Amino acid sequence: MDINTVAKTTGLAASTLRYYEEKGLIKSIGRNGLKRVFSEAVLKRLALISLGRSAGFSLDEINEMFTPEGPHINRTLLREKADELDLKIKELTSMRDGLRHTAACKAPDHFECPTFQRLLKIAGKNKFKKPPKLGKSAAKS
Amino acid sequence: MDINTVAKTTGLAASTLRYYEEKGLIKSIGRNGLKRVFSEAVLKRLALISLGRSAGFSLDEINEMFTPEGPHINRTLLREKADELDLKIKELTSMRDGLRHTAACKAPDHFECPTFQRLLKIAGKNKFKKPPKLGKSAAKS
DNA sequence: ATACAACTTCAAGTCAACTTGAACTCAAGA
DNA sequence: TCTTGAGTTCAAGTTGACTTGAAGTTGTAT
Repeated sequence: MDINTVAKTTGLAASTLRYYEEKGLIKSIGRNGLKRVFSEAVLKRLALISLGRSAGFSLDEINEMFTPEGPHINRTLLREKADELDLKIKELTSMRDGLRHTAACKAPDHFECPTFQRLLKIAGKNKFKKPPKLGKSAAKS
Repeated sequence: MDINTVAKTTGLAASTLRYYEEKGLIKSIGRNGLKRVFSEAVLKRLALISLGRSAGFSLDEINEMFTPEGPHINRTLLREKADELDLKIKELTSMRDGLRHTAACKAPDHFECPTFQRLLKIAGKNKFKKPPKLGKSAAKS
């Protein structure tokens, strides 16, 4: 497949694919003249990268996670990442509940509402960790 | 409270607080000479901002969500954000499961493992949305 | 009255993840 | 053969969220 086919099927910009290759996240299988040629396998790889990105991991982290250095994947790192996700899922869940409640609540000032207060309490707890940065991505959703 | 007290209790840098004020996310209650004076209420506000940030919202979005323009909060927007979070929670959950599985799985190549395949399938589905960018934050965790 | 630490402003710098632009190179079709 | 257009490289620009640095301004302690 050429780069444009990959771009179209994944929704990523060609420039992004070149950038990913430069970073070592994906590989082209060869060239046709100047033009990169990709195997179908790159689609799975990109799906994985997309999932990782949307889960809040940086490109470097994704590289660490899924590019086994030497003979085997770093399982400890994987487990740590899973634990991080667990925490994040909890945070997101309370945020979601808080939002839904706030949307429904009729209290004149949300800061007076006990449910909102609970949300804030939870918020206060998670001295929040530094997440990676996310850039634009081709998503029409 | 002065800015440094707020900084210490929240874990945020003073420069961040000034930046937030400049963006209209928080307000100081007055000045003592040049120095900003904050009320205790700012702590709750900052907790809320932290939660929002860690949930993946941009500062602008947080401003929209919690700074009612005129008389009342935009409930529709809040509900939309809640729905976004729901989706994200699902993604994170499958990512987490995938990671845990990958860490445990003994398959020679993860791309051959059916559980991993399932993860990739889910990954393939979510043409992922553009999330906001996140910067550094003072977190010692 | 003077010093000084702690704050201030404002402009510029940083970082990740891309995007954009200009100049270039082919492979293929008319 | 010559043009064309899709693809290429490389450098520089963009964005959001901050941080840093230089230079100025206090309230308070000496």
